[in-house]
Parts: sequence; structure tokens; C-alpha cells
Amino acid sequence: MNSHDAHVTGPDLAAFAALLADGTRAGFCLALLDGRAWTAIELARHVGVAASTATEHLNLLVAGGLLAQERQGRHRYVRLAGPDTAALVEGLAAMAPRTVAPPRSLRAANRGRALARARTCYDHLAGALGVAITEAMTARGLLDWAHGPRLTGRGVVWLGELGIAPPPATGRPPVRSCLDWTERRPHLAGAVGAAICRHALDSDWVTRLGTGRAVVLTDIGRRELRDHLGLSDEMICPGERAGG
Amino acid sequence: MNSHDAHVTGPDLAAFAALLADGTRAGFCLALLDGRAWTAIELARHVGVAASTATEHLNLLVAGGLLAQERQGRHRYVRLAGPDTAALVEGLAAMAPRTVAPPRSLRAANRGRALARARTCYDHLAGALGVAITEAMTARGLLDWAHGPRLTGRGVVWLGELGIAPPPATGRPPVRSCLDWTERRPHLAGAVGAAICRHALDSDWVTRLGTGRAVVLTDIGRRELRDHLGLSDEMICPGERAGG
DNA sequence: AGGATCCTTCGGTGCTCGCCGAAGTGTCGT
DNA sequence: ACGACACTTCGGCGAGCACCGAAGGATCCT
Repeated sequence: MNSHDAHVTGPDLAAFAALLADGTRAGFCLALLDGRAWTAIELARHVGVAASTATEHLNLLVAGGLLAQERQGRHRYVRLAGPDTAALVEGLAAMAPRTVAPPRSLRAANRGRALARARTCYDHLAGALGVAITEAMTARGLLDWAHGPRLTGRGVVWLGELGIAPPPATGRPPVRSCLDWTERRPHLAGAVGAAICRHALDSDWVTRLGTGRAVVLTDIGRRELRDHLGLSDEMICPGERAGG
Repeated sequence: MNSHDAHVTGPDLAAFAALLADGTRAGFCLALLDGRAWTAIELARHVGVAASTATEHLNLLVAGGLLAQERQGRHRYVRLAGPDTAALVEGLAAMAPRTVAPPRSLRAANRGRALARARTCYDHLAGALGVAITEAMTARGLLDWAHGPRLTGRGVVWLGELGIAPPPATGRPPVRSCLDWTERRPHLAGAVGAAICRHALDSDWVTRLGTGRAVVLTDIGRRELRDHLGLSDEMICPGERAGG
């Protein structure tokens, strides 16, 4: 195990980046950022290519280690390989130029607004909601950004009040910052971000909107966020009124 | 400035990743990870392409925001746009598959060994040396990894003893972890990592080996590392004897 | 068994993109 | 002014690759 003897000429950065350098494959990965497993056909339809084309791309992504797959009967389920790959896709996406195109339909416009308002990002909350929670936690002294994001002692207590146990010290950083696409401000990621998101879903603060990544804040969630973080509706959805 | 009205269909991940999906451009970025500014011709020769080809690639990388450039007379100096882009390239490189190829010459083999031993990575120290420093700091309680890497109070004192002022709280995280290509273990990055690297170069702990990223530990550095971190030669270069 | 669905394999097509060399522009040194 | 050098522009070539449709498994449902 002497890595000095392996004549490492350097990582094959180009081959790896090429995995994401195709519109179809990038679309797959962005879709998979919702953290769930998709079937091949779902992904194919999502980006509008033939099933055979999707198969080829999925083979590449799995072979490249970006995606993990499980086969169940006639279904091929794929998901992002892990939190680190998700973080990589996030980071790349945050730095990539935005494509600003007019929505193709009213339905698409509504979906876009819902996504901007609140969505899951791999396994944590993003959008205006995710950013608002993060900033409220900072304002209340639950997060400390002096040395990068860190949960304070009060933050640990606060988590406990919600019934969330502080995540065990595994390899995954407890608190990570993830730059939001729509808000261009950071929201909370990492193990704690995931725990909060799970709690929000389990306790019906938010519910999934259809089958995508969009979530919608419930009345329960609105009350809990006000009580626990002092968040008003205005602070979460400035100038908007959340629909059913 | 209501970002919800801009119909953001999502980041153009593919276009951005395509910047790094070419062997020549990836070679440029990996070379620029040494944190210095290179001229177009230097980069062209480094990867072995014509000057005209290099120009085209540099145009793309600059337009894409990955590289920044300054023109001085007949020279075009390019460098990575900033620490965040450097972090992105690092992260991608760490996750990319290694290309293990036999070195083309004795000279190349020596260069590879020198790089594995100690090198700069953008603006901090990497290789066996960088990893050894990071692990020694952890062992001495200067770094705390419980909530992601963080400098402890003793760490701040230790920096002071070296004559390094704790970096101001700018946007850049003071301490960041960067996965080492050759060691596959994390080394210290971020503002503190950069400060330590600068100190190591200023105080002649290490000196640049030629014009590349490789550095070599001096006798001064060897003594200082032993006195300040308890690092023995064995711990820095297991099974090797550093040459002049 | 039969049909529907999900996935895969296999040619074939068309286009993008990286590369070079030659010629041209601007800058530096003498 | 002149050559040397760094860089840029342009035309053309060749390879790689993303795409599709058709055909062939594999699996589930009735």
C-alpha cells in the first residue's frame, strides 16, 4: 500500500467531467438531486430522449461512479451514489451559468414558482424556505458562521426541542453550506440539514407536491416555524400567498 | 430584484462541466492549481498543443468564469478565478478516477515522486507533507474534526507562536478539508491552510523545485516541524530520504 | 398463454469539437 | 527600423459521440 510507487499521473479530470458535460446526463443528475431513486424510463421521459439513449447514458454514469443502481424485477432504479456526489453536482450547478428561458406553458411556470419557493435538494431543504430557515437559525444564534457553518450549543438544544437527536459523528460533516440556485444565498445541508428536512416531512411541516422535488409549506409547518424560529409568512414567501 | 420572476429553468450544468471535459482544458486547470499565473504558451507547452489551440481553450475557460486573465504587454497571464473555483477543480479531481500509467522517463518518475512527497495545491500544502502536517495538528489538538474541520483555541495559539495572525473572517472559510490525490487522505486548505503554506515558503521550510508545483522540505523545515509538531522524518517521508 | 411494460443491444446517421498550420496583429528588445 | 516573440484568427480535416428506431430479452399482470 505504498501509493508513491503507483505512478499517478494525475486524476483523469476530463473523463470525469465529461460525464456531466452532456445535456441529457446533466439533466439526469439534476433530477436525481431530489435524493430519490428514479427508473430509467422516468428519467428518459423527464429529459425527452428515447429509452435506448437513456440506457447508454445511465451505463456511463454508473460506470463512472456518479450513480448507484439497484435492479428490481424489470425496473432499473438509479440514484446519486452518495452525499459527496450530490455535493459535487450541487457545487457545480451553483457555479454554472443560469439558463433563463421563458417557461413553455402555464403549468411549467407554476411548477417553476413552486420549486423556487420550496424544494428538496438531495436530502435537505432548499429554495426560499430553505434559505429562510437557515437565516433564521443564524439570527437566533443556532448557527455560527465565523469558522464556516457550525451548530452552536444553543443549536443543539434547539434540535432537541424539536425531537431531533444530533447526528452521530460519521464521515459526513454535520453542517454544510449549499449555495441555493434560485436564491443565490446559502442554505443548510449536511447531516443536520438532512435531519431537519426529514423532520419537516415526517411532521407534516411540508408535503411533497406531486412526484417532483417541489414541496409546499402546510399550516402546521407555518405555525411551527413561527413558534420555533420566529418566521413570519412574509419572511418565507415575500409577496406571495402559498396555494393549496 | 425578485429572483422568482426570472424563469430559471436550472443551471446549465452541462455547459459548465464541458469546460473541464476536455483533456487539454483539464490539463490547464490542473496546472493552474499551483495558484500561480501562467502564460498561454507555458500552458500550451505543458500539455503539448499548438499555441492557437491554447488560445481557443483559454477563451472558453475565461468566458466560462473558471479562469481570470490579465494582459501585460505581449503576455496573457491566466490563473484560476478564485479559491472557490480552485476548490471545485480539487473536488472534481479527488473524485475522478486515477490514471495509472508507467512514467515515460526517469525524469518523469522523479518528478512524480517529488510531487507525491510535497507540493502546493492552489495556495496550500499537499502531498505526504501536507497530510502529515494536518494529521499532526489533529493529534496535538490544534484541529477539531467533530463538526467538520475547525481550528481550536490551542490551534490559534499555535499559529501565533509561528508568527501567523489568524486570518480575518472574510467569505473564505478559515479551515477547509481538501482530499489529497496521492494520499487519499485530507489535508488542510482554506485561509489557514494558505497562511501556513505562505509561512512555510517565506520561512524557507520548503523551497520550490523548478517551476512546477513540487516543493522540497529543507533542513530548516525539518527542524521546525519537529519542534512545533513533533514530526519526525519518518512520519513525513516514510521509507524515503529526501534528496537535495 | 398472451399481452403489456421496462429495459437492452445494435447498426446507422449527423453533427459537434478539438486539432493543426498558415497568415496576421501587437509588443518588446536592439 | 528590424527581427524575435506572444498571441490571435481562420479554414479545413478527422474523430468521437449523442441520437434514434428496430429488434430482442426479461419481467409482470390477467
